[in-house]
Parts: sequence; C-alpha cells; structure tokens
Amino acid sequence: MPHIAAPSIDPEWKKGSAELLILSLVEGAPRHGYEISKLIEQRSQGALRFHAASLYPLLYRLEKRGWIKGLWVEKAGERRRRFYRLTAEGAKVLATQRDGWAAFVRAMNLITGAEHA
Amino acid sequence: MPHIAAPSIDPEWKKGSAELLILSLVEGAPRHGYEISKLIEQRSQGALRFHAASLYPLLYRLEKRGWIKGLWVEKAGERRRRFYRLTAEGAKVLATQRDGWAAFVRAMNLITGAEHA
DNA sequence: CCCTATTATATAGGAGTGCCACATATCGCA
DNA sequence: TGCGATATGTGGCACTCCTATATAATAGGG
Repeated sequence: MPHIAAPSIDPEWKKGSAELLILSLVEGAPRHGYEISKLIEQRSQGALRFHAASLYPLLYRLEKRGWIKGLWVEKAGERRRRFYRLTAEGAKVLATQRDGWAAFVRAMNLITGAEHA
Repeated sequence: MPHIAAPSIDPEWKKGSAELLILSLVEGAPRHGYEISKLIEQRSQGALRFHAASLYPLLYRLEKRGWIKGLWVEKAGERRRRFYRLTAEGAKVLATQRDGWAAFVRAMNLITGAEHA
C-alpha cells in the first residue's frame, strides 16, 4: 500500500479562516468549543486543525461582536460546556463571508491557476 | 446600469497568499515588483491588491530563500528596475504550494460549503 | 488506588504577515 | 512648475494563530 503524502497547508493560509469555519459549524446546531475543534479536524479529513488556544479566544471575540451567543450547560457529574449558536446578525455576516471567500478563491485561481496568455 | 457591490475580501485571508501569487507570476517571465503589483490587481479584476510596502519586503524574503533571483536592469534615462525570475528550487516550492492551496480550498469547502448531514 | 488518556475550558507570550505613513527618484504632460 | 504615473525602499503597528502551561472532571488500565 503506497503512502501518499498529504499536501501540507501553509499555516499562514489559515489566517482569518477560523472565523468562517466556526460560523459555518454553529449554523445548523448549537455547538461547544471542543466539539467545533473536533468537527473541523474530522470534516476536513485531518487537513485542517485549530488549537484550543486559538479557538476559545476567537469564540469570545465572535460573541463580543454579537455574531454568536454562548450558553453554559451543566449536567450533573459532567464538566460544564458552553454551547454557541448563530445569532441573526451572525447569519448575515456568515452569508457575506461566504461570498467574500468565494470571490477570494476565484481571484486566486485567476492568477495562480495557470500562466495563461 | 446597476451597481453590483463586489464581495469584500477579508484582509486576513490574504495572509500568506502573496507568496503563491508572486511565485505564480514570475513563473512565465521575469517581472519586477511594480509590474507584479499591477498584474495581481488586473488579473484578479481588482479583487486582490497588494501594497508596495508588502511586496518589496516579500520579494527580498523569497530571494533570500533562493526561490527567486533578482537582477537589476538599468536603461538610459529610466528608473532602475529589479527583475525577478523563478529558480529551480522556486519551481519546486511553487508546485508544492499549488497542491497545498488546492487541499486547503477543498478542506474549507467541506466545512463551509453547507451544513450537509 | 494511582497513572494516563480524553474531554473541556482558559491565558500569557511570541512569531509571522500585511498595512499605513513616509521617503526617494525619474518621466511625461500641461 | 506642478502633478500623476512609474518604481523602489523602510519603520512601526495591528491582527491572527501557535507554543506552552494550567485547571478540572471522568473513564479505564495496571
């Protein structure tokens, strides 16, 4: 069984991407930080990964901006978890960011896609 | 004629993208800094733009790493221009970065594309 | 019963990249 | 003479993510 090396993703490309990822993940259901971290890793098939030290401060920033809303949930005999859901304003921001991301990828492809002409 | 607002591209998304853009642009022909700056703007149809203060330091970094090689060209009665061409090592890095970029975009799409399932 | 892994959140300090402001210098046009 | 476009260069700042470290509860192995 041949070993195919996964293309390495430049850490700098991730700058700013966490915001869009988190907003996308809390869109469908309320989720807590650790869950978001694991979902990013799983759904990207290991290609993308954010450390806890990056995620939690970002969650506070997004909440401070009013894009997500956190709620502490404590169940007996369990560590407390903070579930975040997307706010109405967050939904608008998410739509805008999705458009912006698509535009960015298009622009990058126009230039890097090939030395056409 | 209706005015269509261009989707705004988050400044943070650009972090690290300049490297791949420059390597792509000097792939086909030797180019100088100002030309690269204009090409990025034109080929992306105005969506992407890098300031001189970002480009020149980056060109020095890329040259220092041996990925591009600069050459001063002075023509009588003209401001001197430094043309950069891609080195053999730079070509390898470019191929790697293109793969990495594609992987990154795929990963982002898997997560942000839709709250599937 | 201790040790470790996993789940779960939190913070201080540092690295890297692009931006703003500013500076220099030539050419063409009015 | 003034202005815009061409062309390169630098200091300091802002922002995001990472490393390292800390706390804390639960489950499982030895």
